[in-house]
Amino acid sequence: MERQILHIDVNNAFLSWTALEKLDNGEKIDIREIPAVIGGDESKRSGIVLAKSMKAKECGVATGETLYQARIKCPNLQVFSGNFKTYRKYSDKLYNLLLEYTDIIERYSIDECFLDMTNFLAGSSLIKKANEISKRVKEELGFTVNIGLANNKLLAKMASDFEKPDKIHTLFKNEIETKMWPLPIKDLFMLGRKTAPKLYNMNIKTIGDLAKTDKNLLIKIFGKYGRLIWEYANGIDESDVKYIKEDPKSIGNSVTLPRDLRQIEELEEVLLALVEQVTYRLRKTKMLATTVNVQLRTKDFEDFSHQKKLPMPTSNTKDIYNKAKEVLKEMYKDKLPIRLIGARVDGLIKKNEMQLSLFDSKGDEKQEKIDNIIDNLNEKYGYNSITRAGKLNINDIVNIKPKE
DNA sequence: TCTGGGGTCCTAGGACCC
DNA sequence: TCTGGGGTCCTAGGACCC
Repeated sequence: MERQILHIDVNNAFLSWTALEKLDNGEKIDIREIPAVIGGDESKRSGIVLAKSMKAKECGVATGETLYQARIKCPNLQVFSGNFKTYRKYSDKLYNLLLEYTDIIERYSIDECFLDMTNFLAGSSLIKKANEISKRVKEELGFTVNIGLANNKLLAKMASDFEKPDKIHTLFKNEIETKMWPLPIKDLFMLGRKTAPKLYNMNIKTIGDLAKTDKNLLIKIFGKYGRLIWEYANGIDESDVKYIKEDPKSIGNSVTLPRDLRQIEELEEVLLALVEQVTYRLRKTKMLATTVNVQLRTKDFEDFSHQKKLPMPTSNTKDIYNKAKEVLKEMYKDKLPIRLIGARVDGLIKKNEMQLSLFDSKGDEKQEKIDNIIDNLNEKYGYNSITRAGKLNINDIVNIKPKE
């Protein structure tokens, strides 16, 4: 029996949801109806387009470009800032509505879900369900979605990406040739800006061209990835809808600095603030890190990262910060002006699965207690209510707030 | 007032062991 | 005129996604 999969994609999610929040707060203008974008903050050197209204799209404004470029294309563009809490709220509303249709929902991102409807059709058809969901989301939640219908996740996702907004598309096996193969290769999921030109040079220009290319040749050139894009071009995808939330594999926090830094002491202060956020989130998940990773971006946008194993798995701020400092010191030798710094913990394991070690020291327990006290104070009184001595003047450099 | 931040997965090379 | 080979761990970098 063929699986019955839906992919639900919120149209211009960040902008639509911000529009609803504004209307809810009594504002008269619906920013979905004017040339508008949700953007970063140019004064913080993060001025890019995160979402755009249809009117802005008509001017040629693209997600990811700078607000500066967007304004050139669209001189009367209005820029608004978004809010993660708002996004979370509407994302949850959508999820709860979808739960009325099936338990098997994968929250692929904050604004996308896969639904496995195979055992939940009860005599109805997939298209009927899709129509009902679309209508209910619009009427009950106030925003629109695109829905893709297919027999696997890949095709459902490709289908939801066809004409927008507020549309339902099917992409069944017998439609692949007419609906998907004529599209340019860059439209294929997982085929990005680096691979498209390489295929172009091989005279592979459409998804159909890729589908008809010799699979073994692609594997020879691109390895596993070659197999993947060949299978996707042919509409092959056996992956399941992952409806059980998995443990994270890494947790990170990075920040673009308001000005380039070249003093390691300044970088260390920012690093401490980042590590505090990261380890706080790590402790919330009841996991321990085995590796610490530090990322830097120079003013010329050159990225590099270094990592080191911890002597034993931990979630202590102090241990992880000390390791991060060690990594930073080793990697930051040529004093290039630094635009961005990030800290990430990797190789996470469940805390209760860690073997008890002879090396577990009293020091660890002590650090754990300190972290717990600080976590509790932070939750009660807000971030930065208490801070370690080293961080006292980093707020002059950057103010790092938790995401949620 | 150009260019975010959070992730996952894969590859390739070196170290090290048997 | 030789100089294995397999396996695992670790690290750096890169590709992709939203």
